[in-house]
Amino acid sequence: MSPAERPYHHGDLRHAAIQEAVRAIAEDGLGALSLRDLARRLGVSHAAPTHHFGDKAGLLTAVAAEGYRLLAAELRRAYERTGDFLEVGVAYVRFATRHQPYFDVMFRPDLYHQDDPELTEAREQSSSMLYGPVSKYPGAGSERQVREAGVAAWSLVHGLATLYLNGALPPKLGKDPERIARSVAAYLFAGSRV
Amino acid sequence: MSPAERPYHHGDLRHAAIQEAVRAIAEDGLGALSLRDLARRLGVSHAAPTHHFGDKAGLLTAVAAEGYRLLAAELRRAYERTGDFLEVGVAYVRFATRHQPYFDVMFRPDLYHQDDPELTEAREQSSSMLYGPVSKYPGAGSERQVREAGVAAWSLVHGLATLYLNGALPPKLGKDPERIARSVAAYLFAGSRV
DNA sequence: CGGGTAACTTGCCACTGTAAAGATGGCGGG
DNA sequence: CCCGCCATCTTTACAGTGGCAAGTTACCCG
Repeated sequence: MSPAERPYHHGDLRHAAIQEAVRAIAEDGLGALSLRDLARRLGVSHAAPTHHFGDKAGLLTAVAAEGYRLLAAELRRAYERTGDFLEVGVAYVRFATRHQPYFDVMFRPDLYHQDDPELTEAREQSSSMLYGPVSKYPGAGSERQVREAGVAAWSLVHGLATLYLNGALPPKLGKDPERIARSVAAYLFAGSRV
Repeated sequence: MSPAERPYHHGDLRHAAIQEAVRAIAEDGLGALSLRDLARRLGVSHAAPTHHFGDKAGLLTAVAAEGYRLLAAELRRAYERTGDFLEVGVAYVRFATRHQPYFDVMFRPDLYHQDDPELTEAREQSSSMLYGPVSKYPGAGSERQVREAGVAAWSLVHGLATLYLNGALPPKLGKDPERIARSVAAYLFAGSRV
């Protein structure tokens, strides 16, 4: 749509801005994201996004919330399809690598409004999908053990994902994040697995 | 030293800048770090730091390199003192939480010059301290197994550290990162440990 | 002691995020 | 039917940022 035929009212700027922000981050990285550049991409004035999100942090809050919703959905799907706890971890790594823009924003809490209700609700959805399956694990013990085991699992896949994205893993591991996740995650609870 | 009596040549601006940058990050976060504010803190002109580091990225490169050197030293000390592989992991988490400014910079490679020779050398020191102890572990198998087990261990402690720093862990775990690390890391290789 | 050079300063530019005030146009009540 | 309201978007302005270029200072070495 050329500037000439662009209507005064965009129609759905909020959603378009979130989508375009994700695309921009995917192209140039989170650090290079600029509200003004985003507005240029969208063909609106530089203050238009601010009107919808209040803040740059407000925009990133919306991106993070959307990210947590997507993550929760993917984790749920993985668990329901396989019933396997390990596959939830693999799905976590897959999400991080396939949706890096979301993942980057989600774990940079200094960049968004952590107390936003929409965000906290989405984050809790994700959390429950991470801890839930652990408690149903056959050898699950006390509440405290379940919690610690869940943190161990989450830490492992989260660390693996971030190290992968940072290019900090040994090259010999290959480049397929899902395969790496499956191999590496097997070392968790090794011995206690059947 | 008041501006009046401050000499034209600072004397050791490079080291002072790195130190002050770390302090500034500790106070206001990495995102709020500004070269100009840093210069103000140091009582020099806004372009003085640039002269030594070329770039904002150059400054952060120096910070990251220093961070990797510190990390390598702490990991080495932990291993030499205890001989325990798990204690190296605990030392990793301790470093991340006690030297958060360094840790933050180190794992934000988009912010610095990754090809800097001083940096890569320091990073390799850290890497060898992480992978080395694993290969000496009693039950160590093939080269590939050692590599994957090392990545699993590194991922777990790295993920734990970043999640802790992000405030993403369940509050019931408590607030002592070292204690948490010891409890959680025990789930790695569980069963294969003596 | 004099010149060369590293260290630092000053001034400038393009860019950013945010705030305030003005312009536009869709939409519901009269 | 149309008129005023108001959300949406634009325009303008401002303080702050990083980076560059040109000028200034003072140390060091021959």
